[in-house]
Amino acid sequence: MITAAACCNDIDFNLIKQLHCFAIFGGFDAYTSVTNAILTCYSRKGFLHEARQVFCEMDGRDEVSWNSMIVAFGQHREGLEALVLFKEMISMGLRVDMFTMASVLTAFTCLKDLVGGKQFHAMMIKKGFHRNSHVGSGLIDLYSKCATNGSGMLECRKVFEEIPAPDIVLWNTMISGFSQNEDLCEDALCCFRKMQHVGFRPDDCSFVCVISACSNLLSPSVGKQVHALAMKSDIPYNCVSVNNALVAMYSKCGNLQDARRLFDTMPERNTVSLNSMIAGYAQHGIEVESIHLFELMLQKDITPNRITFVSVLSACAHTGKVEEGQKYFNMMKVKFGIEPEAEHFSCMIDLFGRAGKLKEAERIIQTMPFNPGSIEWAALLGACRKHGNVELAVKAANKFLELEPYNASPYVMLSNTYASAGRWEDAAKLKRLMRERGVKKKPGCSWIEIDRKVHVFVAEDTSHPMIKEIHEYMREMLRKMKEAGYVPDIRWALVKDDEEATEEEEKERRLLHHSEKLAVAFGLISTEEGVPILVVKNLRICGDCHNAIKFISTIAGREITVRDAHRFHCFKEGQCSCRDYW
DNA sequence: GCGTTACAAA
Repeated sequence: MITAAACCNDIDFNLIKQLHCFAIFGGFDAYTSVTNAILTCYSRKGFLHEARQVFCEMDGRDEVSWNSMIVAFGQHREGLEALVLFKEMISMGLRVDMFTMASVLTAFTCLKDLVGGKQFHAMMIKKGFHRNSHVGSGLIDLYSKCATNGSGMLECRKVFEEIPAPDIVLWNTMISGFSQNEDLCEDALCCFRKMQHVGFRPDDCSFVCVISACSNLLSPSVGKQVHALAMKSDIPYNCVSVNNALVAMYSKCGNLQDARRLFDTMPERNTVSLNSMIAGYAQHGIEVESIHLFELMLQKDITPNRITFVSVLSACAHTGKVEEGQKYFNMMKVKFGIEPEAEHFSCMIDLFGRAGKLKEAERIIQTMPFNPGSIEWAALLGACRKHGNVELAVKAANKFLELEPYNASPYVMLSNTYASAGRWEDAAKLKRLMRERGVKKKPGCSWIEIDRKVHVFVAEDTSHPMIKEIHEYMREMLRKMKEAGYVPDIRWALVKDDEEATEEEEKERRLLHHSEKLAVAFGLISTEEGVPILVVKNLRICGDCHNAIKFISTIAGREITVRDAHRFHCFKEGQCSCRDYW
């Protein structure tokens, strides 16, 4: 009964407590297996403290008790505690099995300790444990989550191939690994198909992973097909995690209406369901609805978590609601006992920064209870760029650079701040520095799906078969745009770092060939009058394109949605849904 | 042993 309770989604703290008391009164706690189940039950529902208490008070601990406690620490992001327990287990001469190994791997993963994990991997190869599916999934999880240079999934493939009898969890771990890597989502889908090919029926976990991968595929329509597949499978229609993944997928694929419709018809909802919908509204620039849903959540006694507050605080930041943001920040600590983490502080910096209160934003960095990381400096730098505070921008960029010397963002952002202030030489100097240090910016590209075929564009792209028509359309469009009052903003023109000076006319021409403009133009040419189009870009949309597409939406009389790396921009009759906050 | 949700930055 207790094991069953551990698997149940709806069980709350009081019910576990009751079961626990029942076991004690009935004398069942003398059975180690019963107490082990209670321990796991507490841990799975998020009550680490109680789980630990059960473990400490147990008389006859067996190997399973130790393993369960190690897992509990790992799942609550207490990797060090897990490793301490493992060492104790060894020193006591207890038998270590595959389950122990897999649990210890979870600890390395949550500590992001790739070196320690690798050493452990080597030891398991010596003992031959690495051919076990349980251990294998721990290893794959480790490499997919901890490797920083993108080589992680290569290592995962090797681990996978060593395992003679992969089970469904191992397949799911591979799909999950691919899906967490933005650029490998196509591989996640491939893996999902392959697993069915060798005879596995995907379970709820497989669907959750593959659906989340669908948000990052080139074609936004695949998600719908996978949804249909899930409905035909034997996954229950009320499976919360699958439905949550679908809500997130629809909203990330630009289909907020379908996301909301699904959300409304869900028979069961939890914190994550609300988080997904709240984030969906925020990404589409409907922050008011995000905050409304959050208030509703509080009324309905659905407990918010740290992620809820990240979304809500950023929604406040985007709408300039400084006071409300502060109110929610305090509520998080006082009412819900959630300690603010780097993400929350970065939202607060953003909240003040966007509103032009740079002093307050800087004060947050100075008074934070831990050392600020790159995300806090990035938020401050973003605010400085927006409000043209060069001096503070230099400081923030330097701090950011110290922490992430190979990240292109601080260079680009500071360079843009200089350029906006008219300090062109400083901007150019920074670009040179970037080249000298071998820091590369990801090339921007945009794509659009037309009749289930994806068309990809990069800046200055001439490879598309219809490029002549596209250029012609854009030239004509430019004429009409200028008539309507559009002024090209050449600060956004791509300047190659080896060019000292570029003619204005040439800059204007380059602006016209930005990937997002090409994709929009192609979309307009290839679809019927009045049909809305959706363009996706891998980076953030450029400022000139943002302005230009407003004009295009009016002139062409179309609804044009651009999903950039960050959010949605829905252009309609000369306005963007982001209200220029981006 | 695997899973859903978020921020800032290109």
